[in-house]
Amino acid sequence: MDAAVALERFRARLSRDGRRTTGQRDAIATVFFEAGRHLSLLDILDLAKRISPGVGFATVYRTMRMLADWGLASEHRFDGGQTLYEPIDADAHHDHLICVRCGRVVEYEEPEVEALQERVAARYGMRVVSHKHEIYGECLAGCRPPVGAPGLGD
Amino acid sequence: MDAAVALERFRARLSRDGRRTTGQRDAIATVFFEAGRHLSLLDILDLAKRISPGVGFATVYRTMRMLADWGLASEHRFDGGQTLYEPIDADAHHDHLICVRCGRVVEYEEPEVEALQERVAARYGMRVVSHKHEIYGECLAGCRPPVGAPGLGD
DNA sequence: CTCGTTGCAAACCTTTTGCAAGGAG
DNA sequence: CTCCTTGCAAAAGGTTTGCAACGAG
Repeated sequence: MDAAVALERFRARLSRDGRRTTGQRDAIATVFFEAGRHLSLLDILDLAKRISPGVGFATVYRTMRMLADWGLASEHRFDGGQTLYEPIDADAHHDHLICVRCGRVVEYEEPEVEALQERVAARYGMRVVSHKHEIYGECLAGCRPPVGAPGLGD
Repeated sequence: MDAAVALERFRARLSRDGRRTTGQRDAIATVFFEAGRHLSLLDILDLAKRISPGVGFATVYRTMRMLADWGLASEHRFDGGQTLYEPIDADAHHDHLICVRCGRVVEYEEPEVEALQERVAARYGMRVVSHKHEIYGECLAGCRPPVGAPGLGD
């Protein structure tokens, strides 16, 4: 739904910058904006291949880098291996709760934290550019260790 | 100062676990506990070599891993390359303010954040194991890009 | 046609690990 | 002596990049 909007924004920016719209980029941006969860480069590669079989890893890498640079995607490196990507919602900033057992990621908004950090930064003579608040914990219910491939919305 | 205490704690744990006290481990733990700033494995290797020239990277790696497992060191992966290590002060938990320009790391304590996150986690049915609150910003004064400054690069 | 884009494979960087020689207990 | 440790070098695991062929405009 506003995956479509995001995709359009991406295309617009491409042409505005004199860069080209290609099947690969469309495929990558599409699966990314429609996924509804945090994706690694390999996740995205997998999904994109279903639409555009020939896509290569490097293209996914470069496209996601571009999306991140343009403020359309954010990169997260939670504890553990790879970088995960997530569409940026211009309206609301959110942070993450990560289960250390099953890896589930839950998003939450907490305005108080945002306010608090402004005060902390000011106290140390700094201007806030961004922040990261990650709470690592354990699901009290419904926690199951990571089994096979991360369950995609398929 | 209580670098000595920490070192002793480390030695005690070693013998308690039937592991051996060696010159390398002492050198590594010593420079680490005395540094007073965040160190990368290479920083530690460098410093340790001044005391015990033959130390190898693998030993630093394994020793720091051990310290982290034993709760004597914490590992941080701020935005950018390598993992940085810092002694854990059992008394107080703190978080970090990181300058995106010069890489300076300032520590701060903010009890309110701690309290807040318990509430957030509970709201989503999770029990907090640990957390990370990193504020990225820009120094308003005294900020100089990383030049020959020891240690912190980007 | 032109010049941005792509896939492949190699380069990189940091973190891990296998192994035979070395050393603490 | 016995095993834990060590340093070396190679393996891993992920991210970046060089390059010649490709293809959008």
